[in-house]
Amino acid sequence: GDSYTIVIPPPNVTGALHIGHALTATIEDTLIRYHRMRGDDTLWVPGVDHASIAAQFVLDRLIAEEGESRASLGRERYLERMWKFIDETRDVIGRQHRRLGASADWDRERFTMDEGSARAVRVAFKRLWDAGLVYRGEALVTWCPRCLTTISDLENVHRDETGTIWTIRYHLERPDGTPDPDAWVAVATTRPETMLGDTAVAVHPGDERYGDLVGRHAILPFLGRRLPIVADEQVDRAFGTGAVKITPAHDQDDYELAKRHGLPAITILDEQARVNEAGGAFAGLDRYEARRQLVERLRAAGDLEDERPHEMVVGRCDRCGTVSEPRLSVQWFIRVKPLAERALASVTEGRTTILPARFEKVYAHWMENIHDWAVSRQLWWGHRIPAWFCPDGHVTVSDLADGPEACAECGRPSGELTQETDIFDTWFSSGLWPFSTLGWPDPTPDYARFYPTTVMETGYDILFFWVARMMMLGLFCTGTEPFETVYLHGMIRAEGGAKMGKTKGNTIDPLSLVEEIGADALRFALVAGSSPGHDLKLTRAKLDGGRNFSTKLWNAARFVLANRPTDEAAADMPAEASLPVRWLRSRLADAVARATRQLDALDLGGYAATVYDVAWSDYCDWFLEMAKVDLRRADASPAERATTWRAAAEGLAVVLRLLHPLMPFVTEELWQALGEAEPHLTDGEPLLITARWPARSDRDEAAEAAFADLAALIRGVRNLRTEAGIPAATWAALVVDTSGPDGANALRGGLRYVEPLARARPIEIDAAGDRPELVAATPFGAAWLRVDAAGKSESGGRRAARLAEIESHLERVRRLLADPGFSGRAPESVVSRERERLAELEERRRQLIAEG
RNA sequence: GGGCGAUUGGCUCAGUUGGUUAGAGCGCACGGUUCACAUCCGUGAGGUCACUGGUUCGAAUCCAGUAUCGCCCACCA
Repeated sequence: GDSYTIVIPPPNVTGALHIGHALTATIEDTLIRYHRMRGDDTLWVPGVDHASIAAQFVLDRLIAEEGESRASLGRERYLERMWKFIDETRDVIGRQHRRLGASADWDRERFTMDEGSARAVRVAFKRLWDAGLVYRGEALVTWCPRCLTTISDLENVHRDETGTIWTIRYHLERPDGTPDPDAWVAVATTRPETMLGDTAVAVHPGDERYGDLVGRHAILPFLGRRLPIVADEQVDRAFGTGAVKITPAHDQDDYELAKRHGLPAITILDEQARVNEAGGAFAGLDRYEARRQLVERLRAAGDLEDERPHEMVVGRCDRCGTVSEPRLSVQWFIRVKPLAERALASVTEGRTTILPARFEKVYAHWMENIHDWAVSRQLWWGHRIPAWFCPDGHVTVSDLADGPEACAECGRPSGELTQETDIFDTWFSSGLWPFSTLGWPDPTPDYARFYPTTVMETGYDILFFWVARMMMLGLFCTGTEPFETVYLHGMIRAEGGAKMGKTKGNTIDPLSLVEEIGADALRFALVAGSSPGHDLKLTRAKLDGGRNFSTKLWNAARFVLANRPTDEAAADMPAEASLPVRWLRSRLADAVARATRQLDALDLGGYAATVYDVAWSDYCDWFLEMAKVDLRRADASPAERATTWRAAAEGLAVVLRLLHPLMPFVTEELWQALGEAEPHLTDGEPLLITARWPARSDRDEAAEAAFADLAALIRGVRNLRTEAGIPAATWAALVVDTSGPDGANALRGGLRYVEPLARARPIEIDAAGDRPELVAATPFGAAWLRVDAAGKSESGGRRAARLAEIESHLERVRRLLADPGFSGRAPESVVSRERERLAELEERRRQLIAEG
């Protein structure tokens, strides 16, 4: 077969499996088990991610309980502590995945901090550097004052919050350099504390209110700094006072404006967002305390013009929730524009497909508006950036494990070089995952065999974080798209539709569900009724449904195994297949075809519905009930009995094969039992996990049609029983007035199945005599029950309702057929189908009226 | 401020390129001690497919607009 490689996000090494992981694993495991059964050369590399910022967050909390901190331990001891911690937690995810049935290649387990990953990181970065796609420079980046590191745009989450907007007076400078108490420019700000770093005031060039101020200076309160008043198109005249204070070191817009006007940037907050020595008297204060004191002092001085609530957008650290801070610092960046262009083309030109397709637009929009990626982090746990500085300021990037031998520019020996202390954003190594786990950059056999991968699957929430990065880095590093298809599943919501979250306390623990209802039931519940990209609510009812289904399978198999005929010799004397047997085979053929098509199209929800229906409705409710007849009736020959049982067992084997990808545990166990009962039933395939996917076979249209008639009769009679209020245990005599000899013949062959299923005995065909009020219209003709209690009650009303229903359908069909537009334009097959329908409806109507 | 998605019986969702009478599970009602299964079996009730208009012989499905809910993106003090 072909190679079939799947990729899922490696979970965080310090974490436990949550329900989202369970969904991811279930989807991919279903696909990979299916392809394994198809004979494809499958690969699923399992593993964990070092998750630098998340792991540090966890460890920091842990060591805090021990009275330690990052600062008290220092880098080296902190990292030792981390490795020790990791050793305790790194196997957890794997064990939990196995309990879910994840059939990954466990002997290939990887970690984003292992040597293979480390090497891939170095090589990838060096190649980016050599290609001119890496630069290091000062920029205003987003900083978390609690995590004490830069965070990317994606990790800085924006929320609407109500804050305050203050209007402050900056007095204008008089010729003698002192502030004019009677002349000022008022500026509006939501962050008064940043005024300590103001280096200008800006107005719109066309704003007549301020035209004469441009070129003059205002005096910054408290610090006395001279602030030039500049004109810039960026200023919105309608907002606030139309004049804006400029704090280049603490605001993105101001930073851009300052660059245009050559204004200095003054950093006034330290890494923990406390006012630094540039803040004069306010130095040492926390940003919010400084804000409070500044506002009070402005108010006291009469320079606070206004103060009002204000709806605004606040950025917070995705990890810890702290309000992030724009911070001027030196960082490493990756120039992603050229990478993004390629990654976009891969999708727009169809080399990689995203499911559902609408996410291709989301992906495209992001790729088209992408900013350079700040990849350096001021953290310790992660891959240290492989860049070395020499005393002369030269930078050497090396992909060697031990670093460069000498400065690339001046040749100073390695001993005089010092390595960059920053580490990489976790997503840099994650972005290499599809190929770093296959031996890249070496041309290993695995790489040749399994790369590019087939299906990458994850939640849509990390489309940008991870998928986009893998696309960009994969194309750059390997020259090819890392995967053919990106399957994005939805988020799992709590019962009421709320988002799940640890803080909300409404998380579902997949392992306790496995404990309670079994992995198969959980897997079924996760996949049934789902479609890519759509959030799904995991309700108790759905979980119970999964549990009931696996119980049902178990019981069906128990029945089959327990009813094996004891007469061994009979097995060699095959009898002619009965109608139920032929019908079952046809239904299974249909299910195989549909399940195959659905799995090939990654329609997991459709596949789950297909196997559920064929197993429960077709196999259990209809086939097994009829099989009981032939297994138990006294006049059946041993050969007939053996044939029926064989069909039941073979049918079960097909059901097990079909269901195995989704429900591996139950099906595997039943497969073993089936193999023990009769080895050839399992085709000499000792393990279902490596057994073949069922082969396609032909439908038996005749059997399906004949069976449908029989089933309609059975349903009709059951209906009569209910309407007539005949107790379920009571046998009732049935009369069927067949319309012709063909109908009678067709019916005779099926009578023995009708008896127990409709609990009708005896059954007379074409018996003359009175018809009761209560009659069922069946494909064979009118049918009624002979029972003392039959008839009466609401039957008349029921019949009238049914007649009305038929009339309304007739009306529609007649109108359709009478319309020349329809018969003229609609395809012949559609027209003829309507004609048949008309005839059928008229016949049913005739029957019903005849009994009136 | 942009963009996207959802809206189908009480609930959770299916519904393939427009074409039989819109399906399933749960819930509900009624009936069941049928020897695989009450985690089950049978029967049934329940839907103007959010709304308005359009295209078409024909619309849950395509188009336009509206409403409600949700999500994503976005540097406005």
